[in-house]
Amino acid sequence: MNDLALDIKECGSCPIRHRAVCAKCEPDELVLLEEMKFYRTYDAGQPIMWSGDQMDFVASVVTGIATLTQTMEDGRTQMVGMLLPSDFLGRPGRDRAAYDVTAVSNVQLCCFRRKPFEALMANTPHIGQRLLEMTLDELDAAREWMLILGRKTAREKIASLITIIARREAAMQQARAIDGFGFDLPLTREAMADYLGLTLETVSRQISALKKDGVIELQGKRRVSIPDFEALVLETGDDADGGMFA
Amino acid sequence: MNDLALDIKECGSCPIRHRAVCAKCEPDELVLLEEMKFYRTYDAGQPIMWSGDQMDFVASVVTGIATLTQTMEDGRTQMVGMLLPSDFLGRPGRDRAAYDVTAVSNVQLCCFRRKPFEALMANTPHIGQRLLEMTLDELDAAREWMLILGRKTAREKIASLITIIARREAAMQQARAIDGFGFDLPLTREAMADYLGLTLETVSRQISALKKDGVIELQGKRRVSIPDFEALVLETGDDADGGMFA
DNA sequence: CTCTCTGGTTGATCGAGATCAAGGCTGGTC
DNA sequence: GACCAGCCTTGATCTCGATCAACCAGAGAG
Repeated sequence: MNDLALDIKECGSCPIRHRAVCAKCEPDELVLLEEMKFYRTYDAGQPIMWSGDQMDFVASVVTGIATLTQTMEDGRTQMVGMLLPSDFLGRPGRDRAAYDVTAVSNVQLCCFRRKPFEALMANTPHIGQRLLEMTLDELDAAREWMLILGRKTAREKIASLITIIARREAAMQQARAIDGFGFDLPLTREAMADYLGLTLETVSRQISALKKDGVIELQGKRRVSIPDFEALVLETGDDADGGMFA
Repeated sequence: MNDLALDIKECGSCPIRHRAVCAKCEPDELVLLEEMKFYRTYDAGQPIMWSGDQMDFVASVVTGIATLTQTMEDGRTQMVGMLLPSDFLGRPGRDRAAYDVTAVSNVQLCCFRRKPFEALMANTPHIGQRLLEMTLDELDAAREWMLILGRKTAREKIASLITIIARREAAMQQARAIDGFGFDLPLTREAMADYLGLTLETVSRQISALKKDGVIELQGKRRVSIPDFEALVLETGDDADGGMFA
């Protein structure tokens, strides 16, 4: 989060990222962005687009959470990305969606028609630079995720996911310490299973096990708090610094 | 592979990617690149760098294959990337390696000192644009890989890996058809296991099984040929278009 | 209030792949 | 030649997580 293009920044009644472009944009670029933007909203659970769909816009997430998933012929699915506020959706230069995109919570997108956006990008280098930064962060996250998928046990996977969510949540709420910190899991058990390459039964069992062992505390099904963050990180199998969600 | 920055292009005695920058660079940028470049070579099996190492250069692979791997405390490892000729190593703006990098075959790198390279990038937008393209391709490959790691059976994983290698090899050799096409596996059984999140025993068994079932043919331990590419793709569980290795 | 639907939990069983273990093949060195 | 070290294969057994199945809890809707 800084003052470069495509970051969210509160700006009057329009709390969307492209406003932040203003800081470095020439006035006429700002006008272009204003002219080409439009909003779309999706309810929780709604599909946003399917893999292979024509995509005439790129977008930035204003509020809510969306997931990218891949599906095999026989229905097996794997989540391959999570879009949080300020994340970018769509690949400049590609007109087809590569993944299924689904709104997990209510989602608002700030959309830009693709062609004009690409044109603007071509002569506004800092937009591309910012996009490169974001993409490199996503790549790092994907690689952390690959270690989780390929080599961790079910218990370690759950611990890793909760750690990632806790870190993110704590950062968003500017919590001082994570110990004792409470938050809601944004994902259903099934979505967690899709994230981790498990079944929802195994997810449920491992969450119960972590609760029984005192590593996490549960209020209801979704609300989690972490009595001792260090103990949770230990369960991930990582060495102290652990997984990120860049 | 096109004429943009950072692609390999044969250019006299210097077959390295940055030569291709010339096509779009101003002469003085070319001079800068020439001045800051140097080469390094690594023997097969040699470590190129360890996660956390200080990295004072970025580099482009000239020849050979290198892998990026992550290692857990207890020694479990997961391959998270493969670098082929023309691929880029290092993240502009970061001075620490994020992964263990290992030469799988003999590797030659064309290196640029990081600081001057970053400076050059800042006022040569098409280098950043090209880097963005390459990073997006890597991200797509990583996501394909996540589906393999999370949801595929051992047999499907092996079939997917062989498919990826066959496609790449066929493209490099400009083969007309992949049916009947022969090539060498560049990886040991252990490296394949690290790639796929399996053990080397399982890799060996599944390769034997695919051979017994006539999906692949083996001459020796490394040389593979594919009698019917369609049959192999069927084994991957993908729908026809399948995995890529961008 | 009950009915029903969605999301979650828990139990019993099964099987794919890990683990442990014993060779085999090939290329190098003395 | 004999020896050795890497890399690979194959077998026996075990275990973790998938699968199949039953049940539970809360939130609407009627």
